[in-house]
Amino acid sequence: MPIRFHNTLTRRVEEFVPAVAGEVRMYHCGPTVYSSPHIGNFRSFLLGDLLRRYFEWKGLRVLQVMNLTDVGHLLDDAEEGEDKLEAAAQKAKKSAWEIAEHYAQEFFAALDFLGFKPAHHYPRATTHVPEMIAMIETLEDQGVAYRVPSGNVYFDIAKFPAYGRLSGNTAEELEAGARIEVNPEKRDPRDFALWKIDPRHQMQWDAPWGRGFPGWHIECSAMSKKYLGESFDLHTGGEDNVFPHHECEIAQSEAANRKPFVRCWMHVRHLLVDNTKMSKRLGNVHTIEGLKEKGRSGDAIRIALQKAHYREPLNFTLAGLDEAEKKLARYRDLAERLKTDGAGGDALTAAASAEAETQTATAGLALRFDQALAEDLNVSVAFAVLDEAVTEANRRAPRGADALAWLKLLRELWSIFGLLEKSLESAVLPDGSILKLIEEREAARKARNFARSDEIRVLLKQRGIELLDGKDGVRWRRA
RNA sequence: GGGGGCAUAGCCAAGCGGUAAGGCAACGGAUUGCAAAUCCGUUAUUCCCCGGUUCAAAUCCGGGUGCCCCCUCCA
Repeated sequence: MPIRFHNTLTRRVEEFVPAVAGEVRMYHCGPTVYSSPHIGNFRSFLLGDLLRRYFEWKGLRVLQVMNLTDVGHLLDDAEEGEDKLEAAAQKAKKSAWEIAEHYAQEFFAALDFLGFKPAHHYPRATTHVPEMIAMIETLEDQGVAYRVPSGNVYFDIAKFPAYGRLSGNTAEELEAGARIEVNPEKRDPRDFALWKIDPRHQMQWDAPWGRGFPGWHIECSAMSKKYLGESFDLHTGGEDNVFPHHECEIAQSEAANRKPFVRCWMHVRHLLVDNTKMSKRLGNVHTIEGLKEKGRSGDAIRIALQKAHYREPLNFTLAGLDEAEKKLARYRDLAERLKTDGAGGDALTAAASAEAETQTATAGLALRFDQALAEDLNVSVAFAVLDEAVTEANRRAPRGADALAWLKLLRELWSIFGLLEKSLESAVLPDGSILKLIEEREAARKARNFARSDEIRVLLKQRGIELLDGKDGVRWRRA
C-alpha cells in the first residue's frame, strides 16, 4: 500500500515515494547541546525513530542521520545578544567545548534509556567545518554569497527566488511583520550568515574569509550532503525549524548543488506540558534524566510522547505517564502469559503452524495497523488496533502455536513504537529461596492452609515478587 | 502588528460531508480461598459559541471566543 505523509513543502498529505525504490534516506534535526535534552526534544526525535522502525518493518532499507549542533551561535545577526552555548559555558565556568561534550553525552544516554534505534550517523558541526567551508566557497563561486568588509559572509536571497516556499514567509509578509532588525551589512534583511567573524567566540576556525565560525544553517546542508547525498527523501524537525532554519537549508543546498534538496519535509508540533507551553519559568520542563530519576520508565515516556499525531497538539502530564505505565503492565502481563502458554516454543517458527483462524485474525490486525501508519502516521488509530489485538489475545487465551502467533504479532506491533524490547528479554528468574517459598505456598494452598499461603504472598511482595494465581498454577512477576 | 494551526465525554485522543474509534477513570456483571490479571456490559441525541450551505455537517463557509506555533540561531 502507498505510504502517505504530510509534506510541509506542499502543505498536503501526499504519497511518499523515495528516490530509490526500497530505500529511504532521511535526516533529522537533532539537539543543540547546551542544556539537558527535554521531552519536547524527544517528541521530535521519536518521530524519526518511528519512521525508521516503520520503514524497516515494511522492508525498506533506511539510512538515517541526526546531527548534533555543538557550535555556539549568536542569537541574532547584530552584535548584541548572547550565544547560548557560550552563555552556558560561562555559567558553568567551563569551556564551550566541555559544555557541548557534556550535554552530547547526556543526549546519548537519553537515547539509550528511551530505546532508540541508533541512527547510522550522528555528525557534529564542530567536526564538519571543512565541509561547510567548501560549501560556502561553492556558494561564492555560484555568485549567491557575498562577503562584507567585516569579513562576514552572507547568502544572497535575491539570487534564490524560491526562498519562502517552505514557510510561506514571502518578502512582503516578513516586511509586514516589521520585526527584522536592520543590519546595514546585508543587502536584504532576509540574507543570512554563512560565515561569521567575532573574536569573542571561543570556537574559531581558519577559513578563507578569516578566523571565525560557521552560520547555523550551513551545518545541516553540509552534513546531510556528506552522509545522504545532494538529494534525499525525508527531512524532519520541530515546527520551529520551518523558518528560518529549513528555509535557509533549502536555499543553500539547492543553490550550491543545483539539484532539488529534500523530497518530503515533516515537522513535529511542539509539545505542551500541563496544557501550556514548556518554559523554565513555569518549572514544567521535564528532562529525560529527571524523569528517569523519578523512576519513570523509558517505555512509558515513549507512549506518552507518541500517542498523538505528530502534527497535532500533544499534552504531556505526569498523570498521562501513569496511564502509560498501566498500559505497559497490561501488555507485559499478556506477553508473559503467551510465552508460558506457548510452552517455550520459538515464536518465529511455531507461529507459522498456528490455526488458520489465528493466522487470519493476526494478519487482519497487522494490516489495519499498517494502514493506519501508512496514512500520515495515524498513531492513535494504530494504538487502537494494537489495544484491540491485546484484548483479542486475552479473550481467546490461545495455546501452543496459536499463543506464539499472537505473541509474534504483538511483538511486531510493539516494536514499531519501540515498546517492550528490553524488558521482555530480561525477565530474570527469581533465586532459589524464592522458588522454594513459591513451592511451599502451593503446597499450603493445596492443603487449604490459606493463612500460611497469604503469609508467603506478603513475604514475597516485600521482596518485590508478586504472585498471580491462575487456573494452571501460579505465575509471578516483579511488583 | 503579520502569517499558520487547534478546539470532540471527568481525562488522553481518532474521525474530516452520511448519522460519534480506542485508551484511562467510573459503575454493573462473570471469574476468584485472598490478591491481581482477564472477559462482558453501561457511560457524548452530540463534537467551543453564533449564523449559513446541504436531503444530510463534528466534518464545508462566514463571524466570535480560547489556546498553541512561526515572524527572535527554542524540537
